[in-house]
Amino acid sequence: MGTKGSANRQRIVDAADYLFYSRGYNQTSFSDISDKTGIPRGNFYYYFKTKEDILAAVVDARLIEFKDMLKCCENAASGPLERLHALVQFPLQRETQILQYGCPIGSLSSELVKDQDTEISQTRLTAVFDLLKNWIEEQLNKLGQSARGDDIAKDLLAKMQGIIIIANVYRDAEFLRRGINDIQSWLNQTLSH
Amino acid sequence: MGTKGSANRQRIVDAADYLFYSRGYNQTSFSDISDKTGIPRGNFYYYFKTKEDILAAVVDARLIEFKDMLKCCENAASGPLERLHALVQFPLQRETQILQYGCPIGSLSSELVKDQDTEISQTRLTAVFDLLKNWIEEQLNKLGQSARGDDIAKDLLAKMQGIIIIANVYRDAEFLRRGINDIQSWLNQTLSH
DNA sequence: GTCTATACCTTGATAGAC
DNA sequence: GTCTATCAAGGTATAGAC
Repeated sequence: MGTKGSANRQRIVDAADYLFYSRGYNQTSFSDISDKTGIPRGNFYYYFKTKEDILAAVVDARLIEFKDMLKCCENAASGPLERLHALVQFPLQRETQILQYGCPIGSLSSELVKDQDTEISQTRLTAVFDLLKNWIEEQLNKLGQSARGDDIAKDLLAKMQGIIIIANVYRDAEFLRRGINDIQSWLNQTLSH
Repeated sequence: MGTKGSANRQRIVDAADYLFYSRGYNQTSFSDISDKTGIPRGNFYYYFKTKEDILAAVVDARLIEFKDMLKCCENAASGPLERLHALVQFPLQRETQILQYGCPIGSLSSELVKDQDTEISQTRLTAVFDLLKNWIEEQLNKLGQSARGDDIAKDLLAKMQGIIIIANVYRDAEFLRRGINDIQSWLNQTLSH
């Protein structure tokens, strides 16, 4: 490792990550990835055995991206409530992409539940949701909400997915901002005692 | 018309409707529809010019299904608030499918925004969302909420999409029921003055 | 490790017999 | 109106030269 090979592997994963997000997994062909990277189709099989292996690598990459995002939220704020607010505001930093392509895990998850052949990657995607859910629960615990932690965490995820879906359908940036604002009000209200 | 031909056409649309829902549009081939209906692949082109034409017919069919659902909500209750509650409760009647495949319009919409070649059908899908939104606004108007009607209607759609997504990801029937309950509480709270 | 050539299959779509 | 045979294109995957 540390060779040119692993660099090429990374370029494939990066290109696939972008293409799976913007076009969808099933609508992205090896030719598309080849065009974007300049790496010939046949060469992919030196790094991955199947297309689904590329998908698994992409999902792993997104898991890391979301971990970085959570780290970013932890650094941006000191208290648990502030960190939750930082998380909720995150889609605003990706506004353009969100309005065009939706949520990177939500939309991919919607696509893969319908696919009977990609069960492995489907469970990996649930892992990304679990990563978020556990982090949220962690913050809620610090706020003394350990009893309803699981429920509130799922509620929060549902609210974010919902406004992203509708903002995406109507390409409505104004609604996205207002929706996020409403979630923050709800957070404050729910966690005040 | 009234001939055997239109009956075959209907069988194609019905099968495609089910398959597009359970497998996704891009993952459903003519062979799949052929297998399900017993109608040979080549015969489809007597009824439809392209695959996207089948998609358009399916979206039209779902538009009718949703119109029927709204009619059902109107018949089930006399007042506007009760009718909104009837709408919110509707996913419970399709619980099994919702948990397996998600929302019939939400998931299809997520899939098609990523497709550059299906713009026509995409606008038709927005029409289904608009159908729901306008109906909701209609009920809100009768409740004297005409000013914030557009906002509240989008909020309601977002909340429903959100809980369906999360219930689908975690295959969590309990969360679906509780989420719908919470939406109803929110409705009562928002519309009481 | 890298790249080319290609096999093999499935796709959406067409032509034409009946 | 219905069906069969077939098309060209594009899909994933493989073999093997360099």
